Amino acid sequence: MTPAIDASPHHQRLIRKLESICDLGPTEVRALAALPMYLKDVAENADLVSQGEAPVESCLVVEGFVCRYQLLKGGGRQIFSFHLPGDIPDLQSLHLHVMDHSITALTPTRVAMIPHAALQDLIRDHPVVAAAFWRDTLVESAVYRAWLAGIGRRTARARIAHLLCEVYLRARSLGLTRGRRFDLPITQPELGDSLGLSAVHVNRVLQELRREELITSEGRYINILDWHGLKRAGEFDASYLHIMRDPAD
Amino acid sequence: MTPAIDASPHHQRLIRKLESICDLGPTEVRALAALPMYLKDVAENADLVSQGEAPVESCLVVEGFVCRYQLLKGGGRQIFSFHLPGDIPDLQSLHLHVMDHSITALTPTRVAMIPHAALQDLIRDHPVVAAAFWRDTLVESAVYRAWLAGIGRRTARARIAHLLCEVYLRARSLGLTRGRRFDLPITQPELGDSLGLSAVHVNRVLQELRREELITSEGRYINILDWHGLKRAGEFDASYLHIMRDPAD
DNA sequence: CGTGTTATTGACCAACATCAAACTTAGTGG
DNA sequence: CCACTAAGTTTGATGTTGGTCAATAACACG
Repeated sequence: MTPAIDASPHHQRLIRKLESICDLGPTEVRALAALPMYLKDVAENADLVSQGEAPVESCLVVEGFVCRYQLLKGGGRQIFSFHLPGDIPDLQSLHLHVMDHSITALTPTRVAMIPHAALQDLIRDHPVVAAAFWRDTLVESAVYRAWLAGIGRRTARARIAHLLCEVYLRARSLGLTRGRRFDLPITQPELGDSLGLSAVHVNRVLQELRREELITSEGRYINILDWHGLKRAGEFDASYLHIMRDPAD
Repeated sequence: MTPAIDASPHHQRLIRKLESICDLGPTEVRALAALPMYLKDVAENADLVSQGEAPVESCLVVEGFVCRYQLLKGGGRQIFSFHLPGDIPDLQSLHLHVMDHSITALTPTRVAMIPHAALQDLIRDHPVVAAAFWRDTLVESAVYRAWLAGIGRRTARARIAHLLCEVYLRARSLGLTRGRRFDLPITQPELGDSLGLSAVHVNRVLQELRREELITSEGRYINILDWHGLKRAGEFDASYLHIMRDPAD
């Protein structure tokens, strides 16, 4: 699993992420490790890419927590997805040139910028990598569907429980958890904007989940006390994440 | 635009669809026209593919109206997308082998089944077609995001208006409209299941839109009386559909 | 003609939003 | 190390969008 090739930590992040959703051979790992990229630090609440832009490079999240969102007429905000280290949240700009939404850093974040040209070359020469990237965007679609089902048809309680399960498993597949504990560095207003709820209601439901001893939270960290209970509360079935390899700690 | 090659009507549908979202050269058109497929008729309300299956062929919608949905514990249903002739709603099964949702025919439908192996060959030999398919799945993601923003943050009225705008434009880009009139062969309960609303409320809002003279409806047909008014009501901005070529009737 | 969806209407209700204020926390600069 | 500030969290009171239930009317289809 650990590539024999020496690759920088940010290359490793990308490789680990892709290995969590598909099989890579040594050739592909080598090609990924050779991908040109340069690091960039981004402040909290700064956009990585903004709606309307047509980026010529994509950003790989190396450290931090990132989200995709859109501001609506009328002042509302909808968050569409969260991204962890290893994700390339604007990979799609390779084919959809003008961004129909923005991507922003929810914490101080380090990204690695990869020129589109380099990605195009990589995809042309390595069909397995092309398939991996495509597959990654398809998993993202599956996550959108899960969110749609939640916002459209589930109670606030189920939506929140579902999101906690999802972020926990995704973080775990990347080796970012410690036992049942994981970092969720987002505020309650942000949670609300992702789940179609008000911050006030998010707060009340979180209290309820704590009262029922499904979770505890200490600052930015969530501790899952009752994994099965939380899954039940969120009607959670992990198969949509299509995770192939999960260290399970 | 009209391919010089003689291709069957169902091949033409696929080619027309892909040309609505990207540029194809004569080589690609020829390759698409040679794609092996066989026709299959599907009854109203019959699943084309069901959750849990791992299909080895994908279906191209040739005629009819199809949706992607999931049944939830508790009896609810969420519809994730609608598909028109030219769409391959389960193209994703090429990379996500087990279906995390189902696809069903909302009207009597004719589909053309294409073996995955043939699609894999096509993609391997024709990078432009591979890009087109990937792009198509990315546009689908963009549509999911638009729905998420609607269900999460917009009123019932805006959601319904937005959906009408979306289906109208997609149908128009495929040459399936007559002026401002288009076929929307779905029931109010189905509309509700796609927008996270009850059938009763859908009914009331549709009446409101008719009262305001934004639309009229005759049976399964919707007539847009006031396109700009409808767009305004739905806070609709078409750019997320990434339509490149639109006959505009 | 029945018979089974679909559309429509009305009465009532609940989940969640909104508003406003108090409290907590983290960060900042003197 | 301590005010000071800004942001986030918590609480309570009140409001509203849209859900649920139930009944009737319109259709479509065999």
